[in-house]
Amino acid sequence: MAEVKSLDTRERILDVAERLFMAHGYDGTSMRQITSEATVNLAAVNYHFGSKESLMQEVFRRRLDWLNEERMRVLNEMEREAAGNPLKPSQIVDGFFGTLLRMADDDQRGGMTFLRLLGRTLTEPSEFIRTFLAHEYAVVVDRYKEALFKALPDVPKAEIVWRFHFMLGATSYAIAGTDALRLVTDWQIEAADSEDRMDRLVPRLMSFLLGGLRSPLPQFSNDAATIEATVDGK
Amino acid sequence: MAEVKSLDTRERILDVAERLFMAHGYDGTSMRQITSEATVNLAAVNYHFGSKESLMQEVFRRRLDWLNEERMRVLNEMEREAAGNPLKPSQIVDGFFGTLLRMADDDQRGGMTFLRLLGRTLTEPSEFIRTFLAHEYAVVVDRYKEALFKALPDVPKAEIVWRFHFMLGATSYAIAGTDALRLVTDWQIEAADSEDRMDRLVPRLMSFLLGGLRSPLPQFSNDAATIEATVDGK
DNA sequence: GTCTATATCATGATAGAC
DNA sequence: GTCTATCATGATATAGAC
Repeated sequence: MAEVKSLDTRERILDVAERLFMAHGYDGTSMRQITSEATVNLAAVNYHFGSKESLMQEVFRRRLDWLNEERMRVLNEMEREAAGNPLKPSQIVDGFFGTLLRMADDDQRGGMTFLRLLGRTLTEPSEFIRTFLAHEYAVVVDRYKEALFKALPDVPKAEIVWRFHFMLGATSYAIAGTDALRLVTDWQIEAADSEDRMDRLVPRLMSFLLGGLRSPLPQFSNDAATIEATVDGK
Repeated sequence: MAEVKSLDTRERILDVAERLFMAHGYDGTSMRQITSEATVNLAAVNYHFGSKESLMQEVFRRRLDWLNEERMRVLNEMEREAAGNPLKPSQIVDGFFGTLLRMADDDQRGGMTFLRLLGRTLTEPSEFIRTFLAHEYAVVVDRYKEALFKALPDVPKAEIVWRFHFMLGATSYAIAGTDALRLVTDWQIEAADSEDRMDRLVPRLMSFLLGGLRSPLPQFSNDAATIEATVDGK
C-alpha cells in the first residue's frame, strides 16, 4: 500500500517534470514548481531521485528506453526480411524518424509533450543533458548509420553522416513545434495543438527528409580530391 | 573620451553576453558572469540596457538588423535582374540561408558565435525571446515566402510553408553545432571548431535543403481533396 | 558613468521530527 | 515516505556616494 502510493508519487513527479521542462526548459523550471503542481512535498524530488539532474535524466530514460528498443526491433525486422539485401532509404528513414514521430499519438509514451521536450533538448544549453542524450542514442544511431551506408553505397559516408544530422535537425525543430517564427502571417497552420496536425506532418516531413537524403551531391569549390579526403575523415 | 569609454563598455558587455548566452543559454547565464568576464561593474548592465531581458534583445538586434537588410537587399537585387520572371528556388534558398551562413566568416557580424546562438535560440525556452525573434523576422520571411510561391507555382502553398519550416530546422541545428549527438563514433568530423568546417557545411546543407524543397509531394492517407483543403488553410 | 553596498527574493538541498 | 523548517547560495535590481 505504501509502495503503491510511492509509485504514484514518483510517476506524478515525472509527468509534471516532463511537461514543465518541455515548456520552460531545465534551468527555467524550479523544483518548487514541479512539486507544487504535482502536489507532493518539496523534499520528495530529492528523496525519490536524489537531485534535479537525476530527475531530468529519469524523465528521458523513461521514454528513451522504449524508443531505443523499438527502433532496434524495427530495424532488425526489416533486415531479417531483406535477407542480406540493402534496405531502401525510405525504410530506414521511417524506422528511425517515423518510429519517433508515431510516439505523438501514444500518450502512454509521453505523446506530444515528450516529443516537444526531446526536440528542444538537442540544443539544450545544459551540457550534462546533451552528454546524457548522446550516450543514450549512440548505439542505435550507429546501427541506422550502417544501414544507410549499405543502402547508399555510392554516396560518400561523410555525406550520409551530415545528412543524418540535417534530418535530425529538421525533425527536432518540427516536433519542438515552438511556433517560434510565425512563418505564416495571413495563413494559419491548422489545428496546431491537436494530433491532427501530426497526421499531416509525418508524411510531409518524410518527403522532405527523403528528398534531402537523396539530393545530388554538393560541388565543393576545390577539386574532386576534396570529397575523397572528406570520406576518409581527413 | 568618456563617451568612447562608455561605448567600449557597452560593446564589451554585448560581446561577452553573446558568447555566454550561446554557451549556457539565457537562464543559464547570470549577470554576474557577464559583468565579471567583461570586467565591468555589476550595475553596468542595468545602467546601459535596463534589464537582462533588454540586454538579450540588444544582443540579437545588433546582428539581426544587418542580416535583415542584407537578405532584403539580396532578394531585391535578384528580383530586379529577373525582371518579373520567377526566381530559381536555389537562388531564393541561397539568399535566405546562404546569406545567414556566410555570417560565419564575418567576425565583425558575430561570426560563428552569433550563428550558434541564433541556432539554439529558435527552441529557446524563454518565451519573450521567441516572441521577439518572430517579430524581428516577420517581414523578411514573408517576402521570401512570396518569392517561393512564385518560383514553385505547382506546389501547394501549405507545402512550401512547411518546407520552409523544415529548412529552418535543419539549418538551425546545423549552425547550433552542439555536437549533442556524436553521430560519429569511429569517424571524426574534421575541424569541428574552425571556419574550415563551414566551407564544407554550406554546399552540403544547400544540397540537402534544395533536395527537400523540391521533393515529390507527400501522399496523405485521405483522398486528393485533403491537399486542396490544406492549401486553402482549412 | 562608475562604483559599493544592499534590498529582496528564489533557488537546490538537507536535517530531523513524525 | 512525508513533512516542516532552514541553510547556504545565488539571482536581479537599485539606491546613493563619488
